[in-house]
Amino acid sequence: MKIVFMGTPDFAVPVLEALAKEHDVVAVYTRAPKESGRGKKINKTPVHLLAEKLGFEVRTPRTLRNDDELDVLKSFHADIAIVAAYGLLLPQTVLDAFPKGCINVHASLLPRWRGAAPIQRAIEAGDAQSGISIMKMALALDAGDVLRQAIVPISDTMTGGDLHDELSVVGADLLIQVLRDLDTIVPMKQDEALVTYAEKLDKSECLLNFNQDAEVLCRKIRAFFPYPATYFMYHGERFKVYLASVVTGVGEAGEILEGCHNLVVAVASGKALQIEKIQREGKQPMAISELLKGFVFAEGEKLNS
RNA sequence: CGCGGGGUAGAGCAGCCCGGUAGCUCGUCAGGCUCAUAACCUGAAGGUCGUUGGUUCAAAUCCUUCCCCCGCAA
Repeated sequence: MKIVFMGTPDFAVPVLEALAKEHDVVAVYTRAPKESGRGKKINKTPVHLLAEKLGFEVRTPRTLRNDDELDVLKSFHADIAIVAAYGLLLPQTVLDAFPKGCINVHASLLPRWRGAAPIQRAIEAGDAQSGISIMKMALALDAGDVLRQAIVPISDTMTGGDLHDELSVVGADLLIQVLRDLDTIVPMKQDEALVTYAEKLDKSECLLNFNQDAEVLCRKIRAFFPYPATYFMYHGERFKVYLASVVTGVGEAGEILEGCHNLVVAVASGKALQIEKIQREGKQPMAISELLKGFVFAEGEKLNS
């Protein structure tokens, strides 16, 4: 099949790779390169870099809502468009521009977790499973009919990064199957009663709130690893928290109960958080035991104060 | 030229501002002690203080070149 691919971040990379092996990718759409990273250099998106490596034509329009851009899109005469975390909304004119429509690879078991951050929200919420949904795109966000799904269980130790990587591979696989069986699959409507939305991850959520329940905090820490990463403040310095477990311990929320051999912080209702992996500003991530060989948190002081 | 932190023994850190014998915790090795230990005691090995050049009687420390790592912001 002749395919136009639209995607932007790392999640979309395995999908494009898989498509490139089996199909004729006639164009790749991705977000425009922008200033990012240290030094504010202009950086291309992961999909952009892969597409160039594979020799595909790359387009980075700011919007698809104009006639010129639509004409260009149509000029590729693709059978279908595949969208994976593109980052731009597709207007109806684009959805109608391909004989076989537009198909989206979404990292959740729809209708649960429509939206921008389904992977992290699933772990944060304590879901027992996540997965991939391949769907026909509709105008409303992630609301199209589902073609096929694959379930991925969420283990107790799985981080957002783990699940992301697994899902992107599963998504690529499932997509290839769907394209193979496209003409025989019966689309299924989503049950609107079960819809939930995965809100975009916001920096303001990343500061750990020790008034919260220990289990909730632990899940958030796991979900947000490695990005955007939760943190606490201590003596004006930011410490990213990558892994923690629940222990017993009584104290005011945020109080450091142990800071010498272990780092244990009191949270709500007689529970405490034992921090296990951490990253200090300017340093590599490390096990808390490593950091504490040369650094001490003052017991009795409160974090985030 | 977006802002900032860092590179000192195998690991994690202090020392740098205010130049003057390179230190702490852990690990390793050897020995001791103990019913026992993530216990304790004694001893040892292990560093051209990231790199280049300079200032100085003297540089981890001050100035300089380059390399590498990371946080913020986007």
